[in-house]
Amino acid sequence: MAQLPCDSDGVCMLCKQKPSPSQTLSCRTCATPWHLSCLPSAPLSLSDSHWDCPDCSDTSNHYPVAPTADLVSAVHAIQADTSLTDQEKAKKRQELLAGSSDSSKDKAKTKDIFDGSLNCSICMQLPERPVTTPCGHNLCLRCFEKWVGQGKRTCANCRAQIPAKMASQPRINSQLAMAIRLAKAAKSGEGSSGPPKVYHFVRNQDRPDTAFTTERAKKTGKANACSGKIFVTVPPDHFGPIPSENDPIRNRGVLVGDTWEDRMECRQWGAHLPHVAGIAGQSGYGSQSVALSGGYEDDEDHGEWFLYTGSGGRDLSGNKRTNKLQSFDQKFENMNEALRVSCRKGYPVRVVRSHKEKRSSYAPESGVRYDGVYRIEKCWRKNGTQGCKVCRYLFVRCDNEPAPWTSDEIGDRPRPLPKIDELKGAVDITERKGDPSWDFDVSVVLALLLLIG
DNA sequence: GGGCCCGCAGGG
DNA sequence: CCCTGCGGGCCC
Repeated sequence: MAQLPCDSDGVCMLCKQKPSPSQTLSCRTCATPWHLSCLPSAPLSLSDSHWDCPDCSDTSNHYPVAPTADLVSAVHAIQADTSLTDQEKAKKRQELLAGSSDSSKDKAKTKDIFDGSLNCSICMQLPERPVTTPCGHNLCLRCFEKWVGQGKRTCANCRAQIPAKMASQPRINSQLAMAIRLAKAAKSGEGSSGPPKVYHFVRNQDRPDTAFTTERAKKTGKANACSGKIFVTVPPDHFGPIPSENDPIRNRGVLVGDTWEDRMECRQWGAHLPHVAGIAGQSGYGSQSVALSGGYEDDEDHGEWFLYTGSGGRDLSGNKRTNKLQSFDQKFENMNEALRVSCRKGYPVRVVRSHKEKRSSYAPESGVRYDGVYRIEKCWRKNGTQGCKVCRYLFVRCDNEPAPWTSDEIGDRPRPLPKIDELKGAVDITERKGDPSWDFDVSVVLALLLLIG
């Protein structure tokens, strides 16, 4: 018999009615509300705050992740063995976790629950109520419901099919929910401030709310302005959407479709920090965001996907310092390499479009607009219009918020990757991978937690 | 609308 | 420190 909780609107997924608060019971592990009278076995007392929902108390695993009972008891056994020194215990645990392969390379793969590998593929946060796809990627229950609500049936991370049954009846990965809850508790007990992690820009408080010009600027106006205060608390190297936790002023985060007057204002809300450059990123880490202004002839903007050109080797119209015709090949260096890292890793990249040189019908009427997150499916180098090689990127939209433009082609069906001729004659082709650091192994996580506790 | 200059921000 | 950069204002 099916056992289903209430959905994100509090409506029971079994009887389709919205129970009153007194008829609702929340799970202590995953915080999911359940309709009391639809529960097969009601708890003895309503005031019981230690109630685990059927998902969380069910020891059988619905998900294709490694079963953990054996491993956990094995770790227990090691810990309980009084004949072993702590060092020997540690060694045995390591052997156990490493399996038979004794590769020392695996040391670098030690999992941390906060390292991002378990984060929701859509909102990039550690899920409170994780749902795990058969391909091993995690999503918040809420994000997952929105995703499939738009008719999408492929994994937001790796595009593997989502089974119909999972789409219609998503179930919380109770073991992972437990692991995350325990890890959060352990972390907050450590005295560290714990999530949500906030970032304070240096000297940010001293800045005014709007852009300003300094004494030495010879002209007033935004062209030569210094940035005003950064309003959000996401660190500059934060990937993915800007959530409400990091928006202390409005407490709503940056939503798809948010539009600002200019690049400075866009920067102040954290969507894209550089106020001139088109790519935000670090070559050894990845790229957080890009700006599309329509200024590149080779770029093709189809809304849901677009082709982007790397930086360098181009004359910016009007900028004297850079308009000397550079006829050298672009390479995957600096920002171009940052984009390639994000491609390899499958990181989401925030995209803003501006109206300047409006060449695409997807550009906003005016100002700078946040259009959600995209992933870079492929990147390569090829001959550009000026004969030298340029870095090129294929971005495909991957956001659970609807796009800010209206179009029939959007969202309601999973689409294959666009067919493009671009790759003819291309070199250095890189494809997006489901990077191992984004997969997870619950058995290892649980074992680590056990060691913490 | 094109050209040009200005100067901030941030990666390396 | 150095250098660049898918802004933006203003002059012609």
